[in-house]
Amino acid sequence: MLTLINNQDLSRLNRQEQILVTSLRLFTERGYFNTSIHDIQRESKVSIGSIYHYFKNKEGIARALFTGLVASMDEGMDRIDSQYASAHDRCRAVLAWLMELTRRSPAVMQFILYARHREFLPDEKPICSSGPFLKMKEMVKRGMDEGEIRRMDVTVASAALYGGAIRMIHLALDGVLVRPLESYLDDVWSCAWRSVAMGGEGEGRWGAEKAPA
Amino acid sequence: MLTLINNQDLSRLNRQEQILVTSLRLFTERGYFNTSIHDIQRESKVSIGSIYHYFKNKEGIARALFTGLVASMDEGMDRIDSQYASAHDRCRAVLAWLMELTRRSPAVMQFILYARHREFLPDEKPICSSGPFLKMKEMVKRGMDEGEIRRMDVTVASAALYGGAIRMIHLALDGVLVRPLESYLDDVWSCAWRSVAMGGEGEGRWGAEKAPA
DNA sequence: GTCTATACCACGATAGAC
DNA sequence: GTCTATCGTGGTATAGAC
Repeated sequence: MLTLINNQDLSRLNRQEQILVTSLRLFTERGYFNTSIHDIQRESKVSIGSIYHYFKNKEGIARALFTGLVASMDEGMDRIDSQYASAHDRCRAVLAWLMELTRRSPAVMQFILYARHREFLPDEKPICSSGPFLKMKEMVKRGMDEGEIRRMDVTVASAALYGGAIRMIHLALDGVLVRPLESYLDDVWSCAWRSVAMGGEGEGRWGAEKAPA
Repeated sequence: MLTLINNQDLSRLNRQEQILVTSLRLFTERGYFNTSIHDIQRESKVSIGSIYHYFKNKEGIARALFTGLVASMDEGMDRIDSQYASAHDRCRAVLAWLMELTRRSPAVMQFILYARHREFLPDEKPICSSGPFLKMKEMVKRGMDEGEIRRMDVTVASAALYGGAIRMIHLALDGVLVRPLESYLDDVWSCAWRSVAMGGEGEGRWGAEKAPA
């Protein structure tokens, strides 16, 4: 789904994909309720008949986008999980990846993080209870068990560790940052890790890419 | 405006206030676009004619709520600003107040923090550029100038200091916290302050209510 | 599968009596 | 100021030809 969204050339996609890509753009630009089926028809160049052939209704389009993108993020978390050895490196990689995603596909981040899904997907769980977010929390928990992260309520630790970056992403999506989002990564991470890391001085035992001797 | 919202007894309010209180509740329960004028009429027991007597249109109701609540929060920030001497105490008081507000008037926090105002108030600035949020940032800046907070990008420091608490508030509004929001304050604050405070050990020079000798 | 034309309805907003 | 009744628009979704 993520590769689909990043695809620039609408004409190379099939009908169903054209509908999804166009809808995501319109939903994030104007909001779900400010986007009519006629808008989607006009901008995707797919007829209304075809739209209702592929999707039960407007809500169905939103649901397909939501579940597809959440699944993509879930895979991303799994990839990170298997690629890094310490909680420190894993969580940092998550932040880096979320920031990269925000640059490459702002609409995706906006749709995942920002939209009030409950308003148009009444049966969907809140985003914070979805797979990728639970995995982020799980990484924090493992960090505690393995002694990298101070013992405390896992929810609080997750909020502290990821909260700052998520705020920066919101600010980026709102267009109020003066520099590119990713240029803040080092500073954001430094603050985030300090807030939960075991020990007291600076970035601590796990602060540097290579731990001191 | 905040005292108005906290008022439980709808019948003691005048027409205009009944409309505002009911609208805020419906907007946050179902979302702005899922709330019709007829819904507001039905639940507020104020006729449609009266609604349009007091407000230009539906958007006008939302705008009145938004500007009123932002102004209330702005006053709250001013009160805190004048009441505490250090950045440490001021910022902590802000978190405590935001959490208290979330408990006492969840609809207010939801409307301020969560709603996608741009979708129904096209001319409004993003919430992060509004008065109270700028004041929160200003507190951080002063903390840097006075040596309590490490020198760094002010936006990053603000995101780090407030981001964790804001995430916890979101979780509380989504109903996924197991304990009352305010019971997490100490831990949330401890993490937040560590992330930006000058010095390294524990809560640092400014960590305790009374600084050590 | 793809399209056009259209049915149907809910909504925001107004008119006008009291 | 407050109300009821109603209008017109624009939206979702369907029917049915190709």
